[in-house]
Amino acid sequence: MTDQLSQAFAALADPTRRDIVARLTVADATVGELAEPYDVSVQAVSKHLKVLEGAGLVSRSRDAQRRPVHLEAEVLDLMTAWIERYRRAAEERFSRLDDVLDALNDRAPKSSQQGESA
Amino acid sequence: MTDQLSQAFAALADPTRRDIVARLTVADATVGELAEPYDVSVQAVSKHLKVLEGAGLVSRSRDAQRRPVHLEAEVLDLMTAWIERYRRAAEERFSRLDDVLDALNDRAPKSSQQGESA
DNA sequence: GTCGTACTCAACCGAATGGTTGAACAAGGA
DNA sequence: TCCTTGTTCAACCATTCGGTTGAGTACGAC
Repeated sequence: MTDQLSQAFAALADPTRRDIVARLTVADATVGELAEPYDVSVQAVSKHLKVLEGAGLVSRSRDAQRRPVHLEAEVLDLMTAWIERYRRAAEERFSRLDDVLDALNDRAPKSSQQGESA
Repeated sequence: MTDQLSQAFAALADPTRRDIVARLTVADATVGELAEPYDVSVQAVSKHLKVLEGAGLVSRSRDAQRRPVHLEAEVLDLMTAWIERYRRAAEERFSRLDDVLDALNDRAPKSSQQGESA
């Protein structure tokens, strides 16, 4: 499970981490700020951020003692690309199947050949 | 980690499971067929399918002893919806930031105010 | 320097994960 | 009926995960 896509999916499999990502779309934030709404320790949130960083979803800079966290949206594109690729492939196959069924079904045209409205 | 989105992301975090999903976009398949290319036991693949089924990504029917596996693409839409929502939010924020920077930067218009070509 | 704040590292814990093997179940074919 | 095929269930094992607490580091303020 060392490839980026696996790490990215695993990272977003946790609701707390998804929430962190969601909040980072509004503004960069420090570890402390991010930890505040959850009732887990700051260390736990720090671990979550490490997972997100490992997946490339987030980066950190330094500002004195603070480590501001910044969302890196490119990996989201990677994920969308994977999902959409196969969603479309599935969709295509199903519509091809529909065509076959329509053809078998006395050559009736697509959809609701006897269902009245939608 | 009981919500569907979490289960779906977790399911696709495993390369073997992603490969199974990819193959199911081509055609439905039995457990044995799905297991064949991997060098793990059939039982292990059966477990993977249980995870995919739990996430709603896959369904199974019965055909004699066989349990054909069928891809259910709707959950992929759910995932895309989540990702794209926040990707767009991030994108918007960054472009707003660009505007601010442009404004500060002597009111020059967007992008390459001194970069020559693209 | 010392103190306080922001954060990370290390060790530990219980639960979940991904794999194994062996036994059981389901259904068709001899 | 018994046999074979396809699949799942159960028990087990090592590893990972998400959490904890406690100690350490990095930095600014005093």
